[in-house]
Amino acid sequence: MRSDLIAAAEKVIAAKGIAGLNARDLAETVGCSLGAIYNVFPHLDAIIFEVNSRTLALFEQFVARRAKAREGVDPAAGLIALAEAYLDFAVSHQPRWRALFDHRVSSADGLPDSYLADQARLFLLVERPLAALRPDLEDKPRMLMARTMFSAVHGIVSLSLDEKLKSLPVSVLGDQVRTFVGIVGTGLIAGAARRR
Amino acid sequence: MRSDLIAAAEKVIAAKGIAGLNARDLAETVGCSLGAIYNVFPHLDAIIFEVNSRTLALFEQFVARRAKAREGVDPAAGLIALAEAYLDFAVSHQPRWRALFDHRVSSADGLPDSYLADQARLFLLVERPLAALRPDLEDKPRMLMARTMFSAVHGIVSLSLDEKLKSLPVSVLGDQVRTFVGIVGTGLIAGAARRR
DNA sequence: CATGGAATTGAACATCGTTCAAGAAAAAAA
DNA sequence: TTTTTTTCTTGAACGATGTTCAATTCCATG
Repeated sequence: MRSDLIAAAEKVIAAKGIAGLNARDLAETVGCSLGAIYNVFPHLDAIIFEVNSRTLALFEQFVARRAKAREGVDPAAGLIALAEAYLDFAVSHQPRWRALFDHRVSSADGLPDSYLADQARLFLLVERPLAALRPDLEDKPRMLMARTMFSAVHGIVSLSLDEKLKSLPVSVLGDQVRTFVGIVGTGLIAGAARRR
Repeated sequence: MRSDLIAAAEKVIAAKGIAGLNARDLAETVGCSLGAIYNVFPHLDAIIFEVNSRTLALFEQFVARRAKAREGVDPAAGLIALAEAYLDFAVSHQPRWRALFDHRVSSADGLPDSYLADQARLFLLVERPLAALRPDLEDKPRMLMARTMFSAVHGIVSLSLDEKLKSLPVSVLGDQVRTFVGIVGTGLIAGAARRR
């Protein structure tokens, strides 16, 4: 039941995003009553959260595979590859990727711990090449910087795929991401050198 | 009438964000009938758009003032100041700033031209210091890079102020923004030097 | 078979944005 | 002024939505 609901919701979100999700249709495709949903979940948001967790897992797997392929290579190139992976995933899973950020957290209860743990693991992927570029950074500033770099790439991809800015062809967007992360890498190296 | 509606909507959005906006309350505070709204606007989204335009104007004014203050100084510092301005505005006008990006454009009709023009003017503020750092860049790549840098800073601020990431104190966030944009500046300079 | 508790149901509720037939107001014509 | 035509305004009503809960069904236990 529970897993049926999540699966059905996942299919809808993957196809049409959060806006396409709706309790009555969900009940029908799963073949249960409307009220039954609320025996399993406190509200629809909980289902969305479940789907988002799965998306995050997919994403992590996707990015980690690329990171593994680049293991040991030039860390600056590794950063670029990570950013590219982010873009590729976002483009090829747009609706469900958007759902990750469209879904406003009810400020009552914060994010589940598992969610935060997933995030931390993602940031770790950024931290590794970052540590190679900037061995002088302590743990905490390195973690913060990884998070900041993640957010920056997110912003570039996110604003572009929303229609909030005049939309760019994906190829141009890719060039921008690569160039920009390259610049950040150069800046990081220069900063480390200056510190030496 | 029209301006009353916009003013009332602006007050609501500035206080409680888009989620607080609602046709019936709006009609009551303006003192008109529910249907009257739809004599003036085709739908509520149009009012939101109007408020967002005003927010964009406020924002531009805010950022431009800071940019003017930094005129002629070290362009790398100028970039940092712009990013700081972005953060300051977002923090001090959170709900209405969020409304800018929460409001999903109905894919039917794209953004109004005026909106795009406002954006272009914003990016110009970034382009100026960028041009000083990278005189080698042609117009088009410079414009693209300005847009990319804007998006990056947006991402850092946006993800932080959403509750989607474990939230940081604003002071730490400010440090991150400054450090990060500083790194980008260094990277830009190094790139320009290498090209010379 | 009877009985008590648990699980399930779907009609009903509250709240949205939006519409539109009916009425009011204004303008034009007589 | 009175009548007719046009325009504008209105708020009840519609359709969707998430969520609830009294009534019903189900099932394990005595």
